[in-house]
This record gives sequence, structure tokens and C-alpha cells, in this order.
Amino acid sequence: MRDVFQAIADPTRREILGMIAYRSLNVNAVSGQFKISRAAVYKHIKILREAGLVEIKQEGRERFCHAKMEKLAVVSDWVEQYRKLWNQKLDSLEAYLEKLQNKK
Amino acid sequence: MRDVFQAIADPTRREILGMIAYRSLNVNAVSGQFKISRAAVYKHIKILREAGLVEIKQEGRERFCHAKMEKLAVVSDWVEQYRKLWNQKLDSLEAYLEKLQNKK
DNA sequence: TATAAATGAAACCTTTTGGTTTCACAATGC
DNA sequence: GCATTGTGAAACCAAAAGGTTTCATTTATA
Repeated sequence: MRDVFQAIADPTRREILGMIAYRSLNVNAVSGQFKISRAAVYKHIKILREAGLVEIKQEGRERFCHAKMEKLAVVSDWVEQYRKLWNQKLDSLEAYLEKLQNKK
Repeated sequence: MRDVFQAIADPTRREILGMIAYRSLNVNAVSGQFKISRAAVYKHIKILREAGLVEIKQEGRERFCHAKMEKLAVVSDWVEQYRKLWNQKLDSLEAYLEKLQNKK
């Protein structure tokens, strides 16, 4: 399974996710929003699916793309572990470490 | 300036950030932790710097890499806007939308 | 049934990535 | 002064990314 971080690295793919976040769309509806070819958009959708961020369900001849945002949890977890480093700049540990750093 | 999402897409770069999150290290200290060449690690550091995630300060002949985790805020913001979509699965809006989706 | 619509996938191309080795240079240390 | 240490950058490479056009297949429709 493809890395979620890598999947969301491309701006087009983030846009696709935003587009289907609240309502699923079929492949044509998604690709219609972009200037690049349908095939190119399809490849992006495929990558998102490989990362688990999108699920595709067939309905007749259409395939609807459903966003699985819970897969973003791994990104959230990674970022949040560092939040204290920029949110609580006056944190005592931070202050201590910075003092060490400057003294060096 | 380079896109932060793209900067953190590479696992080696995320590892570098974790390595210097709490204490700055010079380029050699960082590259010493990897099996790939110093030049390769240096390129990763350069990309992180271009994204604003790392700042380099010279001290004598050494260059210390300081992590600027606050630049991760853009990632945090993007992810968090979708948190309700997976955290509050019983949310009324969510339920309503899913009902619409299923009915279709 | 013949056409049109919606996709999936293949073949091909150019640019980016991620690595490597090598070389030049400034700051230190013997 | 000279060898060593710590870097930055260039030249080069193979593989991966991101696009394009084209073609085959399945499902609806006139």
C-alpha cells in the first residue's frame, strides 16, 4: 500500500480529495474539474486509492469515488507530535533546550 | 519556496526532521545516521530548507540544522479541516449526507 | 441493434527525484 | 605551514512522476 504522505504531496490529489470529501463523484465528474486529461486525473485517483484515501464503488457504468479521510490520521499523528514545539514556545522544556543550544 | 507537503513526502526527510526536532545537529551528524551518502542527505536537508522546515546556522566550519516545526501548521490545518469526517461519524450532518448517498 | 457514454489500461515522452562520485574551499588543529 | 574536517556544488544516472493519445470493454439508450 502506498504511503499516505506521498499520496497527498501532489496538489492535484489534495484538490481531488477536497472535491469528494462531502459527496462522492464519479471519475468523469472529478476529471471534468481539471484542465489535464481524464487519464491523468484517473492516475491520481488510482494513487489515492492505493493509499487507501479513496474507495471506488461501481454503479452501472459509473464508478463513484468515496473519500476515506480517516486515513489522514497517520499524517495528523505525525504532525501533532511536534505541535508543542511551535505552540508552546514558552514551555519549560523548550526554554531549557534552547538555553542549552545557545550556550553551546 | 517549496511546498511543505512535498517536502515531508519523503520518509528520509521526515526522519531528518525528527532527528533535529529537539536538538540541532550539524550536517555530518545528520548524514551519519543514514546509510546513503552525505551528499544525498545534504540534498534532503536542502529541500527541507527550501520548504522553510529547516534553518541552517554556521558556527565555525560546521552548519547546524534547526527544525522549524511551525511550518507544519499548513499541513495540520489542511488535515484538521477533515477531522470531523472521521472523528464524529455519528455527527448529524455526516449521517444526513451518508443517507443521501445511499439513497441515490 | 447500433451508438454513445464511462472507464481501465497500455505505450510513450519529458521532467523530477533520489543517489553516487568527485572536486573545490574555508576553518581547524598539529 | 599543512593535513584534516565539514561543507557546498557539479556532473552524471536510473527510476519514478505526471502527462498525453489511443484502444478495448462494459453499460445505457435511441
